[in-house]
Amino acid sequence: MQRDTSQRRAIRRALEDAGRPLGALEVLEASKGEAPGLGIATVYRNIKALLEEGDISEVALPGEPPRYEAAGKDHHHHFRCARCERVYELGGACLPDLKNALPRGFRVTSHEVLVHGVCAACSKR
Amino acid sequence: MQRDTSQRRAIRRALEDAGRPLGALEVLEASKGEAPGLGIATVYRNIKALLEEGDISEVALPGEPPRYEAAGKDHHHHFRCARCERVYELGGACLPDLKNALPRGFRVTSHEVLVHGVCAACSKR
DNA sequence: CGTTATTTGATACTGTGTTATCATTATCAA
DNA sequence: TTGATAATGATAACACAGTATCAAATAACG
Repeated sequence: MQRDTSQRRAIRRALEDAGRPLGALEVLEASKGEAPGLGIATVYRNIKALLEEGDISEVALPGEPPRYEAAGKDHHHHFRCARCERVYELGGACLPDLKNALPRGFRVTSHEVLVHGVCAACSKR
Repeated sequence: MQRDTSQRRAIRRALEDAGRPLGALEVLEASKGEAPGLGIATVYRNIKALLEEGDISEVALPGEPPRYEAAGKDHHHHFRCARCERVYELGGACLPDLKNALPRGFRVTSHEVLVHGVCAACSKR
């Protein structure tokens, strides 16, 4: 990935401008205006390259394919709409400040916290 | 699923006794003592049935196959060990009380909050 | 411009987790 | 105990997301 192609520009731009994390198919859709005829393989290829270059980062969701967002943001969390399945970015607040950090009109039905680390048993080895 | 088989008993028991959410293969392993020769298909079948009956619930994780735990627990979160890949149950505390709620010897490297709900745009329809 | 090597798009393929199939085994009501 | 039928185990089939392949298109260098 060293050449500057219209497809690559469109994909990078789509991710930068979205304001929320996008899945591979969302990237495809969002990029088609600027790069008609864009194929899904190219989207995957460029997402991979952008990840390796550190320009975007992966937003992993339980039971769903990952979304991608511009890298370098401050600590923040996400909101997934159960209807449109879009994922939004929430401000930096952690629970239980989260209610206040919600955009107007967003309704919460549940939340999930997953903590990553090393357990006591594994720490001993 | 209406008959009381040794396999079904073993699977239910494994999930009840584990004290932490188990994946399908973990269930298989944990049940083999009580039900030798147990097949993975039977594990999946019974997990599905137990889910439908509401006896267990699914713990979805980003980028991983789901784990399963006894249903009816109070609100709580999970901890995934990066080394052994086991998932543990954490007490009911939400962030930022989470640090105090950690079992002794558990080390946190990161955490994730995912909020579920309906966004403003979808609420309007 | 022309050459060369990278990127693209279409699509075949892969890997992983789960489900379907089906002959065999086991449960359970009579 | 027996007979109907549900559950099991082995494994084939499936679904999905992502990757490899390869001919054609195109960027980048002179």
